[in-house]
This record gives sequence, structure tokens and C-alpha cells, in this order.
Amino acid sequence: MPELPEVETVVRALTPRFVGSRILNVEVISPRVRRGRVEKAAGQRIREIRRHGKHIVVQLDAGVLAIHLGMTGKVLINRTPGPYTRAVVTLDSGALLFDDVRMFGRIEYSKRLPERVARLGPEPLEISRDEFVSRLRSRRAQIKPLLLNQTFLRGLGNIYTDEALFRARIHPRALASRLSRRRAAELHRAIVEVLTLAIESRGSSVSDYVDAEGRQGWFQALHNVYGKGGEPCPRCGRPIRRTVVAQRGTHYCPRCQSS
DNA sequence: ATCTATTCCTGGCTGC
DNA sequence: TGCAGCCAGGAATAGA
Repeated sequence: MPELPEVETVVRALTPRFVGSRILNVEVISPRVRRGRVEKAAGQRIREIRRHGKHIVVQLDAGVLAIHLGMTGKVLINRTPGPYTRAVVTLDSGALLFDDVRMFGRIEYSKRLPERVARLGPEPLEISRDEFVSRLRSRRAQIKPLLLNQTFLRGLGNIYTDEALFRARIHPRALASRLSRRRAAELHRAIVEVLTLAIESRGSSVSDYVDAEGRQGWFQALHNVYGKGGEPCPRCGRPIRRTVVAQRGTHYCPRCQSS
């Protein structure tokens, strides 16, 4: 489940190797993962590779390739195609594989960044604390599904939502509109902290996430609650609870995290 | 406009 | 040992 830190790690691996390269060919193996005429990328030079929420945005001379990894997607550099290789991008300086077991990922070509992607919410590491606080408190939804909503904030997924809420001591079902300014500000701080640490750790390798060079991250070793149902809370020692909130597995400490 | 539930997809795990 | 059935979840979509 690649989220912001994992996608950032992939983009940082791709940038020095492929900015300035020319795409020679795009071959789609599994049509399900394609959106738009990805073949039109052939012949274009890569001007920039950046991250937009969980999207990898490859800026070309006259278009954009937007790659979303979904749950099990990977972009791999110079590797042998396997059974889950869904597309192959051949460049004058190597090859990129788009592998994805479950095919929730997408590789999309369009002239400009697609509207659906462009109108996602702000970057968690760019939005100011005050802006975040007022944005948050204007919404009535439960805090966890709100943080997962990419039109509210772009880049958080299930892992970093649970980890940030734990650090901020906020219950995942707490109503956004009922949080004090102080607690909303604390959540902003927790989000910035957890994402920054995770990027420094090259992300969390749960499921079988690896970056573009096949390397694992190590932030999973620093998880406090995600995937730790039944284990003692690192803060109070009581068992971490696993429940379902908004159809998502949710991990929290019932004692430390209040509504 | 906002919020919630459902659906897609398949490897791996659980339990009989 | 084999296998049916369930689980994981990002986000598009539909429905309230």
C-alpha cells in the first residue's frame, strides 16, 4: 500500500536516472491498468518527475504520464518482466517496469495533469498548520475517513493515518468538527512528523513494497499501532485494538486515543 | 455539497 | 494435503 512516503521514495530514485531521458516505447501488457493513449509518450523527453499525493507525475515535452501504484503497484528500474508486469516503458537510458499484482494501479497519459488528479486536496507537508486546522474543523466526518479522503488531503493512506492519529492521541472515529483547535494543530504536527520520519526511512515495507531499485523501507519497524492489534501500546502498555472504521482495518489504543 | 457504502482484484492465510 | 472462503485496501462510483 504505497502512500506518500513510499511514492516520494520511488520518485527520488527515478529522478536522477531518468530526467532528460527519451521514451522510446510504451508497451501495455494488461489493458486494465491503462488510461488514455499511453503510447503517445513514445518519442518524448522526460522533463521532470514529481510526486502529487500518491501519484508519480512524469512531465514530458507535450504530455504527462501519471502513475498510481494502487495497493500493490511497483515501478522497477531495469528488471526482467515477470507475471505481474503490466506495462513496460523503454527509454534511451534503460527500462521501467510497471508491476502490479492486483491491478488497482494505473498508468495514464494525458496532455495535462488530469483534472481528477489536479483537484485533489493540499499536500500534507505543504499546508500550513492554520490552514489545516480550519479546513479540518469545517468538516463533520469522522477523522479517519476524512484523512483518507484524497480530496481533503492528498497522500495519506491507512498506515500513516493510523500512525498519525496515535501520535496525536485522537480516536479514529472522532468527529473532525468537534476537535479543538489545539488538538487539530497537534494532529497537523503528528502528520508532518510521521511522514517526515517515514520518508527518511524510505517508507514502510508491508505487503511486499519495494522502491524502484528493489529496496525495502524500514519505517514498519517504527510503527506504533499499524498491524499491531493485541500488542501492548508503546505509551501505556494496554493492548492495541484492531477494529474496522469506514470499511478499513483500523489500529489504535483505546486508552491513549480519545474522541 | 458532504458523507457513507459498495465494488474492483488476487495472493495468501485460515480452517475444515 | 487440498481447497473453499475470506481478507487486505485505494479510489471510482453510486446512493443517501
